[in-house]
Amino acid sequence: MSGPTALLATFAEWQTADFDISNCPARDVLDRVGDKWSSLVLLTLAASSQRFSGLNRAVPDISKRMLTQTLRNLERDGFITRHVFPTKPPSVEYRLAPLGHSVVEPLVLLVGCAQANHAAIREARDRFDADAQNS
Amino acid sequence: MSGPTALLATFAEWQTADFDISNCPARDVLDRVGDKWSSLVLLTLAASSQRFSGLNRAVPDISKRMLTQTLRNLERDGFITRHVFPTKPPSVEYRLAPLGHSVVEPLVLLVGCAQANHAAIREARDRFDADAQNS
DNA sequence: CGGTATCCCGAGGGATACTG
DNA sequence: CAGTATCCCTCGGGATACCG
Repeated sequence: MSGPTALLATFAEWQTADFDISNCPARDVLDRVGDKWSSLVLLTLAASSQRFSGLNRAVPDISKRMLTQTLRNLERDGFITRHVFPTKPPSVEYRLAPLGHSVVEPLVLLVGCAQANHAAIREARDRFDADAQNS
Repeated sequence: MSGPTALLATFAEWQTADFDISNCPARDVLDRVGDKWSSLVLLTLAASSQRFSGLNRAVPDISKRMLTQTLRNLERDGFITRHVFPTKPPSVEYRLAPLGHSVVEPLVLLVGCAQANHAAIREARDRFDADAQNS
């Protein structure tokens, strides 16, 4: 009953009359999933809790600036929690919150789908680009 | 076997050595899901095939420019197909391709998750912002 | 009807340097 | 170690006008 059919009905609701897109529930999650680093960080933390520098190593090519910003956003939305240990030098551990776990589940499926269809997508893309050339 | 555990192992692979992020399978899908309109268009087409103007009405506030661009990208990646009928005036129908269906499934789950946790996320956000105020 | 072409702005995000 | 601060530049995407 919370299957595709029910959701598509709900989705149809978003198109009725004057729906406020800025308050669209999907955007809250999609905006996080969509930005360049959030999903990578989320999946990394799903594997195991990590410290700032650990994440920095685990997610290749992310800058400290973007890692901080990504972590703040995820923390703000309640997806992860931040734990400071008063050691010297200080260490901070990030963990997936319950809310984070619930979004990681479908995210894992999505990435799994990406894996499975990677080759097909690349082929489709090459075919499309080749056809575009002959015009 | 294609569950979370297996995927997390695969994910760990992305972090070994010199992984080429520009060829990351996840990006192909995540980039489409992430942009402002693709997921909305995909979900609309999952409900039923539609013509250009139909989509323009179904997805509120999207401009013709962005709708065209979104459709082209989705077509390029093989998520949707484009069918031109030589009527007068011309009519074009867009349909979800098999590849599109496979990505819509996890997408539906993700949006369902967004729906379910919408309130919780908003609360977490308000709490975070309130705490930030007292500093 | 189903698009293109052009202009333009603000946000996302990289590079680098500094700090408690 | 775990961040901030600053600079700067690309590019997503809105507005508008035109076209077959």
